[in-house]
Amino acid sequence: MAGGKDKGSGNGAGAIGQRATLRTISELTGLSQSTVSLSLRGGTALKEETRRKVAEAAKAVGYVPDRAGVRLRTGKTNVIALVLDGGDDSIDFARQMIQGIGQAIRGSRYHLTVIPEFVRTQSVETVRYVLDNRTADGVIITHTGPRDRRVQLLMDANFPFVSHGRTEFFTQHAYHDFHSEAFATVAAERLAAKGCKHLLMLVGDDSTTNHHNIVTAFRHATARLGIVGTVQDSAALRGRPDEIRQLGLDITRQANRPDGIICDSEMRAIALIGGLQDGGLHLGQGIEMIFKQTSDILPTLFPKLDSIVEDVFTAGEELTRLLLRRINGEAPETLQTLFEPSPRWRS
Amino acid sequence: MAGGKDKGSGNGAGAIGQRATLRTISELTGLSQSTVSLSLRGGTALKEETRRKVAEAAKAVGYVPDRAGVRLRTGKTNVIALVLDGGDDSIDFARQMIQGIGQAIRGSRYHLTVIPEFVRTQSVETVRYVLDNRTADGVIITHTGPRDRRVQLLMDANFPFVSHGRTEFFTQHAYHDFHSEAFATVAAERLAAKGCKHLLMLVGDDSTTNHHNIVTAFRHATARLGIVGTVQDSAALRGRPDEIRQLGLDITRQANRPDGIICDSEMRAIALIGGLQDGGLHLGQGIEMIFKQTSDILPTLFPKLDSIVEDVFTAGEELTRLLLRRINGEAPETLQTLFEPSPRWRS
DNA sequence: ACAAACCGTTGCAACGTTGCAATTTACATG
DNA sequence: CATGTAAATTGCAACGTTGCAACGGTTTGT
Repeated sequence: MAGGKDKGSGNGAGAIGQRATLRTISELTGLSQSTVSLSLRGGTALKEETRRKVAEAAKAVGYVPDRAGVRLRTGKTNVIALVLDGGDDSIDFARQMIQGIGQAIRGSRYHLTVIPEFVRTQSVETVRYVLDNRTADGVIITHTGPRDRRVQLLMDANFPFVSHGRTEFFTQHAYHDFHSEAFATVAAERLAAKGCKHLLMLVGDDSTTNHHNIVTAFRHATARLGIVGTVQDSAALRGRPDEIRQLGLDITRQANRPDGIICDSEMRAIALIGGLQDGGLHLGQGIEMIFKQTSDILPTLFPKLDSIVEDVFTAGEELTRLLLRRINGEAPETLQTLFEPSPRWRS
Repeated sequence: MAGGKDKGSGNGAGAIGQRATLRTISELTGLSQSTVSLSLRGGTALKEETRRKVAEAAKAVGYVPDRAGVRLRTGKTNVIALVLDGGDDSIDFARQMIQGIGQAIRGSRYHLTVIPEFVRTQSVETVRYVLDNRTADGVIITHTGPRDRRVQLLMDANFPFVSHGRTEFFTQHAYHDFHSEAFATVAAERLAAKGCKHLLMLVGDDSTTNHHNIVTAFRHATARLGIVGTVQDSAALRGRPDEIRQLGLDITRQANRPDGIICDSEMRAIALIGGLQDGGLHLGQGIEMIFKQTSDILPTLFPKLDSIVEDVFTAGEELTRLLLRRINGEAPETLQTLFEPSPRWRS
């Protein structure tokens, strides 16, 4: 072992050596470990003086409850697990999500463990691992599919979780989701108001529930607005950026090409713009665009570009709040929220 | 509690109810818990038959060692902690880093917990928290400064850690770092070869060691090459992207402006390009650029743009490998590696 | 034949915590 | 002063694991 011993790090006083436990405080105050434990956790029936003595001693020795002890005794891990999707469609998704979660558990006893997925597929392995290993008290999953097998598994196990994204299951579960129907509708209306007659909706991952929602809403909106609506949803769009770039170039060469594009991912929007530019087509000059914004990157390059913001940080916060309440026993059906897209019209 | 009970999830056989422990296997096989424990961990002196019996029983009941038990007994958390910097200079940094770490601990008993920082400053609080709470067996920190207080604290506590970035401390510690001197040198040489006479180095966070290394190497390189080298390093560059965008615009208006730019961050490169374009200046037409690439975003928009790649995924892998060896007791000075930048010339 | 060495296995204690039943202490009442 | 009751505190067991000393049994050496 390298640094395995004598880590008497930052306890308030300069005490060295062994870590402070309940026993330490017990010996220091002359009270029993039970009393100390009780007092520290805000027990109900304790003398004011006892409380004070314990609190002082605890502070003096820099007592921090041992997670392993608590976990062994109570079964609570005080950990929430984030299953991190392997894709990178939404720019800066991982960082913002994690920061949001971090914000929500700040000051609490909870830790965050992240379990990376290596393939973009709602794989059940990772979640099963969490279940089998009692890794956490609750799980956050993202990129949820309509009949997501992870959700199924978690519901079957009656394990607390919250999904970023809705499902089509009859049984209710906690979720927080971007309101992609509203996104599609608002975007279509905006483009129509700008005079567009032929909209192209560029969507990616067809395994998610959002994919379905967004396409349906788009179809409704264009029909209602009386304009042409095309959905571009080939396998190519889930491929490497250069494929989408090629698509952008192809569009510029089409006979009756769309005059408005809606893009549900900033990454794809970038690739597409690259392709359009290759074909000599520039935004605002014969073609309009609205994209779902998750970072500042595209707006930095094209400040006049319309976007609709999905705030992933806030999503992370909200997901965590919901999960914590779920862990605390609240009913799933009371833990379902949507994030309303916030349009940023800049042109 | 919501789903706190009866999580007899995915154990191989269909056994329900309580989780399998050593006791379960002990009762099943008639052997003592000690023997079972020993056998499961590959004890030395055991009959072949005993081994087999234990292994079979363990598999049958889907035994997974309880982390809390192990941790309480041995003091090992089997967790590594990543202190996640709050900044987003390097696009996709967090995701790739985490994926890389995930790859390196795949199949091992290790988990990853992520501790988000909320301010871009080598704050000691987070690390102290890890120390006080025995959160992990080892820590990974990023964006290391020359006299990073976190490093100081970790060294003082003799706690296993590895830093993404070097320091100036005399005492040796484990690190993995991007070879930013090589980056600056290679980039300057490339631009000089392309005929540039006046280089601008655009650097951001002056609190990191890399900042210093990169500037020094740049100064040496330009001197050696006999060309003008300017370092742009104002407070504005650490501000919002629009400030850097403004800088880009300003450059186009300068009397004797640089004809070659080196940028140590993809995010800043994007903002700068935006500003240059605002001023009517396009890359390759009177101005060249090389940037440190950490994602596919900029190359997707400007495929002909030269870059030098920093592979953050690989860095995450390597950092973890080093940390694991450190935890295992290897000497810090044997755990220091550099990542050689890989140039991607495309013009 | 007896001691020594070995093999394979086991019981026990401890890690730090909490819930519960039981105990002690304090205080008011008859 | 005995008694009852409430308030305050405590001892004990258990959560699942592992290290260690010790066990009985067999083999080897002298």
